[in-house]
Amino acid sequence: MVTLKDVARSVNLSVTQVSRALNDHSDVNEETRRRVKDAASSLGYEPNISARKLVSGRSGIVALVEQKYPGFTSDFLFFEIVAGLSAEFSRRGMQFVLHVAEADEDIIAVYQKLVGIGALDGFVITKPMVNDPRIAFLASRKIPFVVHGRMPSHTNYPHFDIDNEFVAVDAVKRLTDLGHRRIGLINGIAHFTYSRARLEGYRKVLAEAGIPFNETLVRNGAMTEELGYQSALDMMGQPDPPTALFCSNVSIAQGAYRALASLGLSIPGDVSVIAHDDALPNTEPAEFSPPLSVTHSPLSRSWPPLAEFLTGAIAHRPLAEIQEVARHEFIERSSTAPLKVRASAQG
Amino acid sequence: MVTLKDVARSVNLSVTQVSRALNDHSDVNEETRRRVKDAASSLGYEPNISARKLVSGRSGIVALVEQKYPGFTSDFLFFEIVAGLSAEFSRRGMQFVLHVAEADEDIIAVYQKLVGIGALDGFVITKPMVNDPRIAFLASRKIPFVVHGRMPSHTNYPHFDIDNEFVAVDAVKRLTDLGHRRIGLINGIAHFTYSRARLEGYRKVLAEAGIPFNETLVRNGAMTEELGYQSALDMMGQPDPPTALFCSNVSIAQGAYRALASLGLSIPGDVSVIAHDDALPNTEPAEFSPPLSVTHSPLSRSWPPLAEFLTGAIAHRPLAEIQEVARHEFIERSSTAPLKVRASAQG
DNA sequence: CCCGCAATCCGAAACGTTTCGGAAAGCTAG
DNA sequence: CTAGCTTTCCGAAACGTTTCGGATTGCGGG
Repeated sequence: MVTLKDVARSVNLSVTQVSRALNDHSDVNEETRRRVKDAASSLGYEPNISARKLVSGRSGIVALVEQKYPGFTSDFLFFEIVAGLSAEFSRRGMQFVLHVAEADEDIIAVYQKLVGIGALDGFVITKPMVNDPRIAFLASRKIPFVVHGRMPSHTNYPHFDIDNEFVAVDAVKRLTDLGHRRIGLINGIAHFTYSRARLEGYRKVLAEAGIPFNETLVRNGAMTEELGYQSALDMMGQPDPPTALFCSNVSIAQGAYRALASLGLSIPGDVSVIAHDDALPNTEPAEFSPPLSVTHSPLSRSWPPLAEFLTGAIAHRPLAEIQEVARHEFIERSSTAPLKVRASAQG
Repeated sequence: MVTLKDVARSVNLSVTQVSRALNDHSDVNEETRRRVKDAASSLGYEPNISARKLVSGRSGIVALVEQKYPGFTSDFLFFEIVAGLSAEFSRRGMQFVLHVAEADEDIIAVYQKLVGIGALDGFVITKPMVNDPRIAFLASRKIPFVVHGRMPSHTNYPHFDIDNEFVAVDAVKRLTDLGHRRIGLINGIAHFTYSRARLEGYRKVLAEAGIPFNETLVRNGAMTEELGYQSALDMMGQPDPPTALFCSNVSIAQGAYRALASLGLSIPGDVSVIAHDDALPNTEPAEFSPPLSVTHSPLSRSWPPLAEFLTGAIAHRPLAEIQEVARHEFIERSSTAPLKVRASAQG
């Protein structure tokens, strides 16, 4: 391992001045700086992270803590997150650590331990919950972090999110505008903030349209094809089945399509469907039959700002510069149609 | 952050003795050790990794470097590796770092940089190639590493592998024993050691049975359903089509099944099929129709020994204790049958 | 000639840990 | 009583970096 001392010797300077030259401090002669940098790179010098961390408090290592859950090992979303974040932090010369916690561990204890070790500069928090203890813990300890999403209650921390409430408003409003009044919502697990926000948006549109909220038209669960299938099957068997569905996810929509097909119902003739599209690699709503209309917002756009914001938080950049709520886009295809007028009781 | 000094103060001992007590050195009174450990845990002391690494050279952090490749983001195998290793190292109180390198980076330069930074205790190398520069580099620099697989040429480094040559021998021999003489091999990308080893095994059985090697019966590629489909379709269209197939992977077999079905050929009536089964979560050979006979060796069994061997390598345990070649198991189902005697030229 | 200032540089301390070398105390054997 | 051993402890150095405080040089202005 080549150290600062080696570089210093090779250019006949003190360790101090070499350090200052390499870190672009002000009081070093421009020509000296070049000499030092040349020597450093020709010797293959890399600053020792441990030593730097010890004195400056910065290690250049950030972490994502993920707790195991059923299906963890085949979750494309999680995989997308890891690959995306890892690449973005690498690009910025930082190390990205993935720590997998067992399902039965107390997650706050895990953070506590990781923080105590003192090797980490910050954390990225994904899939925030409505009252997320991780956010509370890190905020109280003043440890830098960035959230992929945001809690509805307070948002005074770095985050990147999409406007999930507006996603739902946009989708559901299009359905009410087409005359639909019985609209099903197949949503993610209820405690996640995005599920909550979408439910809010859904209720808001219903209220504005004067449609009473009907809880039998709302389902929650892990966002899988299976959830979509079961939920749709189930709802369509109810006394007052929905004439339109908003699915929180393309996989859910896929399941709903399958359920409707198995019931002999046509899309959009009998039931209109809209989904939210995260643009994950394994699902392509344009190839559905009929092609699926979506609120579109690629998850892959999250990684650069998340990495940027976390490094910003570590550098104490002002909060305003390190939060963003991105817009989605509506892509109209062929899975929605005006409500068919027929002789049925109004829900 | 609570430091050794804090613990020392609380028990009225020197920092030295506290350190020795915590690390189970010999020259500390048994009762003192308990007092120290109690105090440490009640204060919530966690050793500072950076400081430890600086003086002892150990950080407790190991890394896997993965270079992006097409389909990287939806590769179940890679995901299985990351999840498995991460959990195993966590269990041992170590940090597991995933570093994603861009596709166009020089991989040795990446290792060089990571090593220079001096924060890593060792590496795990997956998917070794026939002459793997990563192994050569790490070995020459005497940096601890463990290989998931092994190079055929030399094996004097920690590794965990299955006997891929024998996997192929076992599978192919069963086919020749059933009378088959034209046997197709749909294999992984040629430069991986396991592909090479399986090819060796395949050729060995052929040689023993006096069957000349026919290169039109061997295909290589990324082990996907698509490869299986295309290769099988292609081979069956040849002048002397195979009467049996050995697929390096269950996904490949799935593709082969589809190809044979589309040609109106029956399994095992017209063509016998055997595959190697890594027991990945998304593929279940027992549910094929007909159920697929396999050489079976769950990939998930690799992670504990790999983690164990790498920590062993870091602790300078003797080589013999930190290498293993595991046995596979043959599971007979219904995808093979004796060669039908018919009027055809002998290949 | 002297003072003050700017531009460059450097020594030494500090971060938290491990470890080397030795010290103190108690005991046993001669 | 003393020499030597064992048990238990400690001071100080070391790891590689950053940074505080100050030192040196050269220059212009008075």
